[in-house]
Amino acid sequence: MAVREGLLALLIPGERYGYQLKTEFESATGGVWSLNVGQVYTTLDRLHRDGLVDFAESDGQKLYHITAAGRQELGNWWHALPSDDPPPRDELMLKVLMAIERDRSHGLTVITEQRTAIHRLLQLQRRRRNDDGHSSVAASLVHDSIVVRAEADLRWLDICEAKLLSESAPAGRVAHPLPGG
Amino acid sequence: MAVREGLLALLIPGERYGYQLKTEFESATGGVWSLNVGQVYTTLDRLHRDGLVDFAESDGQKLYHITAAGRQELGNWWHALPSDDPPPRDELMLKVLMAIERDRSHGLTVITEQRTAIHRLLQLQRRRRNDDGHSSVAASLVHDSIVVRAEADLRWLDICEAKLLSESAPAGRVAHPLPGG
DNA sequence: CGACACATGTAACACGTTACATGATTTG
DNA sequence: CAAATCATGTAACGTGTTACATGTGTCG
Repeated sequence: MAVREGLLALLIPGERYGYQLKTEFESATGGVWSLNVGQVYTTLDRLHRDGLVDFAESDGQKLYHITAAGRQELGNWWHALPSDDPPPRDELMLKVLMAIERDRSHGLTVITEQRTAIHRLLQLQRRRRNDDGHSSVAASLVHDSIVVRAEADLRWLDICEAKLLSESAPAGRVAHPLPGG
Repeated sequence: MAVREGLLALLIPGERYGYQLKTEFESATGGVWSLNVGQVYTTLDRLHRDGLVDFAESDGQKLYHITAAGRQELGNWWHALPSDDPPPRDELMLKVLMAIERDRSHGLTVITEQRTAIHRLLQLQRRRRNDDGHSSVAASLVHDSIVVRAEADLRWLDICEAKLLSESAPAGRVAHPLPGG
């Protein structure tokens, strides 16, 4: 549910060819989200099927435009408030949770590995930021998003590790792991 | 590519019925990721098709077990390092970028709305944390993940706003109110 | 008996993604 | 002319998700 609304949004300023949308989508996302042209057309088909876009055809070329229903839908999307029910399916989270489920030490291993990798990725991103002269606002924001997310992941991994370590009885004091603790 | 590997991971301790996997998946994820039973079976079919699991059938009941190839695959997944190429497709990001693309003021509107909503969500989560006695480690970690992610999103939205405001600032004398930017 | 958990599955559909095929027009 | 860009599409496949159908066993 992202490409869909993205294309819809790009039709707000005016009518466009499918091909144009690919280009504009990529430029709007700072050139980091490439889009296969084919996907644009299949997505436009689905949008048309759902009555969210329509087109005027001439000479085999189709000028797409957004419909009233499309504007409605797009508005809903834009103003839709994030919810945590159900919580978003996150891969890193599943990876760690499943590793813990297997056994605590494996959980710690995976946590350490991921943290190291994310840390490297962060440094790479920061170096890239210095090199880059800031091509576009979009590219810059995408960059920020990656960095902020990575930092959050690091923080979460730290929390995981701390909880795992505190849970696995500190020597001498705790006799048994607490159920439901 | 998440449920797939999740089920695979749950087969590490030993053989399981499909039905069991649903239960265990949900408990391993703190009871917040519900899984339709049907999905377990279709996913197991695909895993079997790919040679990652096999099963022994008796009386119409199938005991699944992970294969060598499955262990291999699972190991790859667990130790796979996150990459930013291509950067992950994030909905909030697209929402904001597309809003900005439409026009700056709409971008600011969406940013404000999202921030408010996420802020509320965060407070709700924190209240929930206090109420909850924390049933399981998994549930607790899921909770932390949601909180940390939400905080990251808030931070990113702040950055977006700042950049938008500084960008639309009077030409000629550009100030840089951004820390770390 | 009725409700519920255990156990298995199919059908249909959603979106995302890639590879491939076709042709017109522009440009070096 | 050749290559790149513009423009449109199809086919195939992947995962995720829901609704639905079926049957056994157990417990009150």
